Formats: sequence, C-alpha cells, structure tokens
Amino acid sequence: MSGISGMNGLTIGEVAKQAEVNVETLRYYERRGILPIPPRSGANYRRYPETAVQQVRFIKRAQGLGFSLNEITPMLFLRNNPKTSRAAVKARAEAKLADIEEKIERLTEMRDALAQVTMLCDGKGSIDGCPILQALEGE
Amino acid sequence: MSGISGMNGLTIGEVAKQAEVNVETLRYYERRGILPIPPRSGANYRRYPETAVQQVRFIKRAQGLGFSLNEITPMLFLRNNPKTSRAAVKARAEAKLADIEEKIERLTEMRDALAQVTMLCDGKGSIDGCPILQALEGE
DNA sequence: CTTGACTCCGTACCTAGATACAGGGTGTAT
DNA sequence: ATACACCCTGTATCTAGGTACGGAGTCAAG
Repeated sequence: MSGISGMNGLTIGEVAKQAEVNVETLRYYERRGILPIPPRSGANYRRYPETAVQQVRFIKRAQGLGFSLNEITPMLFLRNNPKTSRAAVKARAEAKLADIEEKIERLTEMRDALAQVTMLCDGKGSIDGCPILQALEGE
Repeated sequence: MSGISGMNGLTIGEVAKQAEVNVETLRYYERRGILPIPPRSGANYRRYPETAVQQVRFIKRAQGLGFSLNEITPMLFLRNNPKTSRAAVKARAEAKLADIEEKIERLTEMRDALAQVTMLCDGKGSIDGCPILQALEGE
C-alpha cells in the first residue's frame, strides 16, 4: 500500500488529488478561514475527514458560478447551519446573478463602443487621420 | 498667481488635475514606461509638455474600452510612429473586440447556469434538500 | 520668515487567488 | 539504512493597477 492513508482520514495530498486542486491551495484556504482546521496526526500532518473533498468541490463549483471566496465563506457556514432557510440561500444566488448581469452589461457597452470605433476604419493607409486613434484622442 | 505654472510646462499636479487622475498614477505610469519621462526643473520637478494631458486621456479612454496598460503601451508607440499602418491599429482593436466577446460569452454561460440553479428553488423551507446547495454539492 | 500647498523618492500596502521555494521532518518500500 | 515521496512552516512572488505614507525639499504669498 502506498502513501500513509488508511490510518485515519486523508492527507492533504489525497484531498488535493481527489478535489483536483493544488496542495498549496488547501493550505491557503485554511489560512483564509474558508476550510475548517483539520486535526493533526502525531507527526503534525493534517488529517482531513472525507467531507473535506466535498467541501473543496463545493468551493470550486461556486467559483465556477462567479462567487468569490469571500462570498463562498458564509455560504459554507450557511450550509452547515440547520437554521438556515432556503430563502437566505436563494437571496445570495439572486444577488450574484444580478451582479453577473451587471458585468455582462458593462462588457456589452464596452464591446459596442469598440465595435463602433473599429468599424469607422477601413484598415488602409497610414495612421494619419486613423479614425480609431482619433476616437481615442479626441473629445 | 498661484502654483508654479507659467514657467515652462505643467507640473505633475496640473497634469493630474487636467487629466483627472491621481498624481501617484502619473508617477506609476512613468515607472511602468507607459508615459515618456519628462524633463526636470532646477528643483527637480517634472515639467510636462501640454501633450502629456492628451496622452493620459488616451490611456484612460483605451482602458475604458477594455485595453490593459500592457496593451496600451505599444499603442502609444504606434501612435507616434508615422510608419504605422491603420491596418495595424485596426488589428489590435479587432483582437480586443474578440477578447471582450469571449468574456461576455463566459459570463453569459455563468449567468445561465446560475439562473437555472436558482430557478429550481422556491425559496421556502429549511436548507435540507435546498436545490441550490444540492447543485453545488452534487456531482 | 513662516505657513501651507506642492513636489521629490522609496517603499509598503491593497484586492484576489493563488503559486513557489527554502529548509527542515516523516513514512515506507526496497 | 537509504532513497524518495510526501509533509511541515514561513515567506516571497506573481498579475493588474494602482494607493498610501514617511521624511525631506521647494515655492509663493502674506
């Protein structure tokens, strides 16, 4: 048998592999207070419960939906608190949704402005009087 | 008369005010090599030509269109080089346009995924079995 | 000739999310 | 018993775009 598993809980490397993150990332999450502090072995090795893998995956999925670590931290707390209502969870999701929509809108405005400026230019000749540069220079 | 203007060129504070940026930002741009190094007065004060204000505004407008400082630096160079073709400028604008569109697409995917998850939840009851959390936990 | 506003430089700090590395200790297979 | 993978801590580094601060020098007005 390889590794030092089978003892009691998972090593940081095992959690990292299963959750598909870097070992350093797990230590970073611990420092940030986003992952609970695991017990230590006699040799001072972290001993993670199986649930740690699920927690990390939860974090990664939430990140994939646009949540920042600062936003995820209270969500993990919520998740472990049976008094939490679904309404509270839903409210966070909806706030983030609005957030993402605003970002999309800002980028869309940017895109339209840039597209307009780009279309002014036929791409021929020297830069003297280039409409794109004029747009950036002008009033 | 207030200030030390009228001498020859603009002080850093005057440029900052006219271009609506922070004084520190101008020094930062200089360190980054994005703004040309201005001559100094006897007292070692920066003496900016009037064109500096235009350059800073150019930078700020380009940022507003989504260009990073790293992308803007060569654009300023291009702008001052009469051999540059409009095609080169247009190519940069189009590349950035594609870039922004990709960002919009990624955010849109995110939004759709989050919206779907959010709609599963009626916002009633305890978190046990909350569909949003289940989506984050589950496979 | 003092006061206040401005400037200088260098360095540290900020957000966000990690990643890397040095210099040690540990666990196990051969 | 030795090699090698793994773990520990602490600190530094990275991207991006600045902001803040300390201590010193300078300028113009009253």
